[in-house]
Amino acid sequence: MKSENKNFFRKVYEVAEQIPYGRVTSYGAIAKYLGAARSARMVGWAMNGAGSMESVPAHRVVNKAGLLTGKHHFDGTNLMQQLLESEGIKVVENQIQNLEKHFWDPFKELPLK
DNA sequence: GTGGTGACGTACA
DNA sequence: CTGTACGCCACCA
Repeated sequence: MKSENKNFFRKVYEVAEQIPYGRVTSYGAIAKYLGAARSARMVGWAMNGAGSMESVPAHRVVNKAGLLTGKHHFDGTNLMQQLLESEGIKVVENQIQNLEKHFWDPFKELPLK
């Protein structure tokens, strides 16, 4: 089987893995970095598989509004929020506070291709 | 092969 | 600000 088959997912995982501690990013940002700016949904799907990958902190990936849209997919109900708060990120009503301060832009932190 | 759905984003009324 | 609509493309039935 060819791993390249999951090239898209692989890339998403790679970026997600590189998210520093205490930082978060958005699906759109990753999607754009991968060249699929209009396919942010696919990033979310990729994260779906990431749920089984410890190396992929899906809880650090939120939507552009800083909303924990994916918390529904996590184990518990507030697991995602707890993980973020555990990293020093304030989360209220499933929304990240000071998002700009915690936002991690792959374009800025990762080498462009 | 077709259709419905989705952890999104943007646009428009 | 809220609600509605569309696009985008991979996955599933």
